[in-house]
Amino acid sequence: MPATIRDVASLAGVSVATVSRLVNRSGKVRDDTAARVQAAIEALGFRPSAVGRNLSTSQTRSLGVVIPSLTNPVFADAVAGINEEARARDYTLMFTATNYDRAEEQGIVDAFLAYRVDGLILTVADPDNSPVLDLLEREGVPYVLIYNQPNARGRPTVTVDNVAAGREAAEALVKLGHRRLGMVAGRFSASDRALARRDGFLTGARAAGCPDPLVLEVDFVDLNAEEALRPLYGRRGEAPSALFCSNDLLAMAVVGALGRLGLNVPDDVSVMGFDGLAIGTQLHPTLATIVQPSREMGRAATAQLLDRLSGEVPLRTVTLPHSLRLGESAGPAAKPSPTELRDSPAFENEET
Amino acid sequence: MPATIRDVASLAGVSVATVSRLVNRSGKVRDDTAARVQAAIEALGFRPSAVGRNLSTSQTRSLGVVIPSLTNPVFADAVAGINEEARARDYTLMFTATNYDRAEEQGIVDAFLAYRVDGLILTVADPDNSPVLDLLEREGVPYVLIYNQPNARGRPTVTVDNVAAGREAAEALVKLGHRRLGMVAGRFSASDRALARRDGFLTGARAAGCPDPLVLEVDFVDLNAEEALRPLYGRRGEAPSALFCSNDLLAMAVVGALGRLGLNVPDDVSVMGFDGLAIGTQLHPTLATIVQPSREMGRAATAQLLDRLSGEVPLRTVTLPHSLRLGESAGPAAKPSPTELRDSPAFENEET
DNA sequence: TTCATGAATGTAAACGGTTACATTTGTGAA
DNA sequence: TTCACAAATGTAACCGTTTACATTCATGAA
Repeated sequence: MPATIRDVASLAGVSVATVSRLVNRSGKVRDDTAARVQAAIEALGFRPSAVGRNLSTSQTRSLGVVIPSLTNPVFADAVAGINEEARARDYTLMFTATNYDRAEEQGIVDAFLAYRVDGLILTVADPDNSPVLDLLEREGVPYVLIYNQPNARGRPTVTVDNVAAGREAAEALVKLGHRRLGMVAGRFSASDRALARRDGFLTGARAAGCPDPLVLEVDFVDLNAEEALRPLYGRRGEAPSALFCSNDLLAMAVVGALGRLGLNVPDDVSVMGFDGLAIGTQLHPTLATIVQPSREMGRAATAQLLDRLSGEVPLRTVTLPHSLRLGESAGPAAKPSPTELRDSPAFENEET
Repeated sequence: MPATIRDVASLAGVSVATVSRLVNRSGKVRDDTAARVQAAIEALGFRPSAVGRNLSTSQTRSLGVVIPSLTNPVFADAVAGINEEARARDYTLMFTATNYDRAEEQGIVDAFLAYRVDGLILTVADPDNSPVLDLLEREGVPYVLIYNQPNARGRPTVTVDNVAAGREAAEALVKLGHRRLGMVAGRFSASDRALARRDGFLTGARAAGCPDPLVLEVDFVDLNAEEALRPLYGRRGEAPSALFCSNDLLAMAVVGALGRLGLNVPDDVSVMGFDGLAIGTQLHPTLATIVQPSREMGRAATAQLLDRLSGEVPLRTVTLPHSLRLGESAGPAAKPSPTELRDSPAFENEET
């Protein structure tokens, strides 16, 4: 239905080659011819078909983006960065979320490959054991991982040093006087980075001579933070005075849950997140967190991929700097143990 | 580089038509031939090119998605719904965010049209005056709006009744005893729905005999809620005891800012948001809000569009039900006027 | 055995661009 | 004017599918 290059050519009384040359500035065409062709293009509302072009050039100027979920703004931020960079270089994005489902991962990548995307940017469940990535290698389709951990196979990744960051989180909390640390994390099976953050956190705690932090693995997708924390803060004794959470969304939920349990953040319990979501700076208390440059990671991954596509630059793993944002949700350890809060009304129903 | 249908055909000793028939189940092929072809397909790792197919069938089984921003989870939720529905029906998504920029809007849609997407789902700045939508009409490319307001031109839209919802927000606050209402909103020029919510809110307030609510228009993208609210709550007198915010992200920021200004939510000021973001239920206090079914809106828009693409079902405007979630951030109006808080330490620097 | 018939398969022309190569046109020098 | 050469334009093959139509094959009836 839409006008084709042949329609334009015949209306302008030239050959398709001339039209193509004008449209793509890929050759010289005399001014008067150009004007005639231009007029024809406008008269017909000609819009060159990317499909035809893709077929003949065997590249699509499109990228596939595969992330676990859009519900976590941290991925949305990265996609925003990818989008910016891609747009700036005139690439189009094919997009999908896998909901942390490996089968979906596979299906999606198959679809993207059928569409002949020029490259992919993805976050997978486990880069060291990923059929999807193996497939991409076999097919020779370039890709860059984001958020995933630097991995055994040397797969190109844009990330932050999650282990170091986890360690720094522990150090920061220790510095505030905390000794009984804890961590709340989503399922490690779905997130190699949460695992790395935990490792770093444990290392940091041990190095500081703290008792091994308690690690609470919770269902992130369908979360009831209050239920998860109640056993911890319901009983007298050794509950952590500071909690490190594997991401900001979780941290926000933990702050909320502690509040509902009658505990004050940070006076009774300190909470530190991971991601650096913008909203964290707006909350009260503001959220202490490890900031990773999500948007920038998206940008960097895309830039690298596009460079690779237009030169033969090899893809590499890049570690971007993270930083500690010491928000109000992390404060000095209380002198009196938080366990004395045991009698607060929030716990009157504890035995039910 | 990848194997083509001809490669498969010649390896299997059949014609391309036979391969095509097998791959698409579009005709009969004898069992033994099928087996031979199947073997060839696997041997070569043949993956039919969507590009070739698109060209010959002149449809792409892809949809374009254009939203203002991914940074606001409400859009991310809708995209999640779109993604689910599209995947289920084997469509692929091309995606981009416009950052509320009309020029971007135009550029994006041009690109999507070049790729010959079969249809579009979008949220635009102003549906009544949108060159982009005019273009789509001219080109005869089907589209469905989401979040946008039902509009003069009868453009198909999936949305909620923002006016009614705004009115209900006012009524709910009045019912809690509030009379001095206020609203905090993002730029109305970028959001027809914020405008509708305001209209409903004002109507509701008037109907209840309240003085006209104060409406504060703030820069949502680059927000400093504390600065925006300080003049209101810094001075003695008629500050609203309840604030309705045009979206949840804003509401969360407002709750935080009020806290930093030394005011308690909801004891001193009630806050109600709009969207029903999941995280709102985790916060402390939980966020009172008008819930719109974002994911479902995405699903519904996509379902409608795909139905239209495979039948000749006309596109229509659908209004999905919203609901009031009365979270803890909205509470009964305090008996003593909040203005007595004037002397709290939070305001000691007021004159600086 | 011969035929009619339907099933299975093959042929070749689209689809809408790009581009190597061929051809025509225009220019300035001899 | 003629010629050499560059500039401008044209021709047609090709990219990887689908599909209308043609052809071949197998089968059972006459």
